[in-house]
Amino acid sequence: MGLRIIDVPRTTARTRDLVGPGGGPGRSAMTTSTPNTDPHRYDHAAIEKKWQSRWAADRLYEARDDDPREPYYLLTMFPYPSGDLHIGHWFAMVPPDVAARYQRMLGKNVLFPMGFDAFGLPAENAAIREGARPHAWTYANIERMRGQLHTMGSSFDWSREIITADPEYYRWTQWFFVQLLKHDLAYRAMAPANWCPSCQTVLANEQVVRGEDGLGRCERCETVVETRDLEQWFFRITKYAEELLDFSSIEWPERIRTMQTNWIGRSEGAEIRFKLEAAVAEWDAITVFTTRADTVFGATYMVLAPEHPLVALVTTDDQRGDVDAYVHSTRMATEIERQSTERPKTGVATGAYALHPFTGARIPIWIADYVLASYGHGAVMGVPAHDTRDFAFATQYGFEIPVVVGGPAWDGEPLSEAYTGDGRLVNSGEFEGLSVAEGKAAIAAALAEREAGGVSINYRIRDWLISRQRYWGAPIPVIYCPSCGPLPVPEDQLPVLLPEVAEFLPTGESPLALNAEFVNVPCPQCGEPAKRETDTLDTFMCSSWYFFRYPDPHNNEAPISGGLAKQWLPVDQYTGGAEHAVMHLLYVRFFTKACRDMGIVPLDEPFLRLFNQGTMTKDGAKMSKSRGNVVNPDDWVSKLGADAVRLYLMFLGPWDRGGDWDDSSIQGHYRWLNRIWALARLQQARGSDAESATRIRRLTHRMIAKASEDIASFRFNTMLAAMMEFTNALAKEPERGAVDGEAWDEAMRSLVLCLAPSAPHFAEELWERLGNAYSVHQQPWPEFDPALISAETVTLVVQVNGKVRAQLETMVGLDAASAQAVAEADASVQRHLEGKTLRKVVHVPDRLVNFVVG
RNA sequence: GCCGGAGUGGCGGAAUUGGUAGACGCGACGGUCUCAAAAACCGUUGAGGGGUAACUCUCGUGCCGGUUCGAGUCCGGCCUUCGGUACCA
Repeated sequence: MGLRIIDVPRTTARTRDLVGPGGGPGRSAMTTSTPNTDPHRYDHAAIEKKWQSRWAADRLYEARDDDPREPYYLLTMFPYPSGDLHIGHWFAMVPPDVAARYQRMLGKNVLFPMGFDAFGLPAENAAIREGARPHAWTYANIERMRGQLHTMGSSFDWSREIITADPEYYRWTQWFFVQLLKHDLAYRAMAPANWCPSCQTVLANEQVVRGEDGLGRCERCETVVETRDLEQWFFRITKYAEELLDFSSIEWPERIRTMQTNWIGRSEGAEIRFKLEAAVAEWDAITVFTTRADTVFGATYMVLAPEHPLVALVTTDDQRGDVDAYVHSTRMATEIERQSTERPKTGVATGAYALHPFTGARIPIWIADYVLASYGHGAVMGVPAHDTRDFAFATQYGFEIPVVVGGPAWDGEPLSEAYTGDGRLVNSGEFEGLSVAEGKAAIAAALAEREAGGVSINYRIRDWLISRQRYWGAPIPVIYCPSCGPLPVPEDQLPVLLPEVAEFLPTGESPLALNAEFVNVPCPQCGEPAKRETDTLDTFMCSSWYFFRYPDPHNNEAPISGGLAKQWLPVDQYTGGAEHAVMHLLYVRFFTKACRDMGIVPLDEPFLRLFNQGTMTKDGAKMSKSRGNVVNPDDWVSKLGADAVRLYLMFLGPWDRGGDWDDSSIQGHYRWLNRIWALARLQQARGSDAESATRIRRLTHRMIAKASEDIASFRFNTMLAAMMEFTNALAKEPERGAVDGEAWDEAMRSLVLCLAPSAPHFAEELWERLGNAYSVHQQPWPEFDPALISAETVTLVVQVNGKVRAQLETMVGLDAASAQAVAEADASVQRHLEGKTLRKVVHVPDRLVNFVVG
């Protein structure tokens, strides 16, 4: 037994000198700990404080632009500075931190920045509630969270920190707006907009989520949204709809790709113009979009959305009363009841008629709220026989239901429900007998020929509404001049500073509108008195380009220089929650493509790889302030250390599945670290023992292989399990007899290296105590010897009729005959074979032998 | 309704993709140390049955069926649950 416990000096003098007097950035979260004398515990408080200071002093994690090594840009979604870093932030940020540390050990020049998404409603609401100033409130929170991020032991490069509410930052947010405006990618339009009565502002479509009751609700406050007609600024994201469907150059989770694809909602079909019997104003026809042009001969009525501009024009005097009442009632009911798919169809006739493009038949024009103004042309042709909604409507109002597609089972009788399947066209003039697919093509072609329509592609996605009637955001840099019209603020006058205002109470108009000093400004073109835009930009715009800025955060000439863009972009790995699938993650892609086309950055996609972590819950419920179940890790950090909390979060399960916070198992990780600590204090008599060396080295290299594989694919839980297993096996070595000194040292060193990304403070301390040079975080990731991970013996499982009857240690590579012989020799196996007829033997090399007997 | 993901011990979760189900951790139980407790360490721990014993048998991955020598894994049909989406013409 060649092991004894020796005492290694706690801290070297050199290190102690580098820990500054104040103790560095550990800040208030650290409790003062009594000197640790327990031999079974390591002093996490002292160690974590010490190394955090040292790393900061040494700027260990700052990425340098002139570093010749391969760049690797790893980004995790930056937080909103809500005030406290809770366990959800840890759950989101620890794994990317581990990944960043791992990539550094692989020899990459890693850019792993952090910042704050600092504009937004909570600051303003806090101001209204508590009388705080949004600016002061936000920046105090940032200060606090920055400190908490330090206690996590994160390796963010703080020299590149960005805060979206800094004028140096939003100057460029505004600049991007001006560029989009100049390239006709931003426009102002009167349009029905989603209005959140609680936030007192408009919302983009993406920011309206469907509540459990099926109603459209504000993504932030869950208030049911209303529709209002307002003049607002939009970005032309629809121009990029087609390109946004192409994910071929990026590795993103299927789930997110599907959600974006569905959101964009590409639909192939045809446009059909139905001439009005009597033209009104500039309208001589109603255009509809349909995916079923093949059924055009079955159209027996047309429906306009109640909001359709033609409604007021075509309605006959007879019908005006009913139509006005219906339009009024839809307006009142707005989204609330219209969202329900269950309720019966309603509608009224306008009294006007359209003409069928092929038969010339008179077709009544109705309005009904099942037709949405925002989709297609806000008008449909009613084909009751082959559309379930039209069938319901036609049944309700007594329209004819002529069959124009005969399915294989159709007997020529009237239908009892809509038939939407394949079949042959009937009652369809010259197109008789064609299949559905042939009919679609032939009819679209015929329509084009008659200039009555043709092939068309429609998208569900709408342009991105970016105006907000709120204070705490970047002012939209536009000036309205009575004679020159709306003009962008000249670039040399950016940023348009957000003034301190006294009144934040939302009135439906931006609080900035009350500030005369802000509003009144000379026209940049003619110099006459003009007025500033008083709305602010959607904060999703701030986060649409923030990843451009980290590579070049202090550039005063441009948002990012061409050289640095080329060096660092795109982001190699992005991580964050899936809740941003069709908001942030779609906007960023649009923004990147728009910037490419404006010649600002040379890239098609912002993020090459995306990984979405799951949600961290508490007692099965989402954590939220309103539920009062938000877990703050600070207590655990002071009790057991940041490293133990990090390990706990990583060990919970697969990262993308989330996990439930249950603090009962955290101390198991602390226990594990202490066991490693104890193992490291064992110092063997320097000796060599070939048998022990082989055994230890095999264990070591197998552990490295497993850890390498798992960390690279974000499988942190199984990586740690492999390392724990290794620790257990290593701890048993001394009991087995002589221990090989060199192999033991290699084992300890490898364990510490593999642990370094996950438990950075602990590993750094142990690395030093094992006599190695600072810093463990600058060491190469250990490599494994493939020769050592292949086993020399395997467990051969012997089954009889599929049931395990023996497990035999055998040499690797036995052939079928020898394996069978070995298996048959086993007593237990023999007992089960006795008196039976052997029908078949299945042999899987180095795995199993199965005797099939009858 | 439609599109995805997931159902494995008391709990969180493993399982090389068809080859020993339950790795690793938590908890629990028993023991060592202690005046005692905590901590730490050692052992046991899917359920049930048989044996003084070393041992041994049966069942077992949401449910029902199937394919296969062999199924947590593949196929068919359900159930539950979590996301997403919903009159999109």
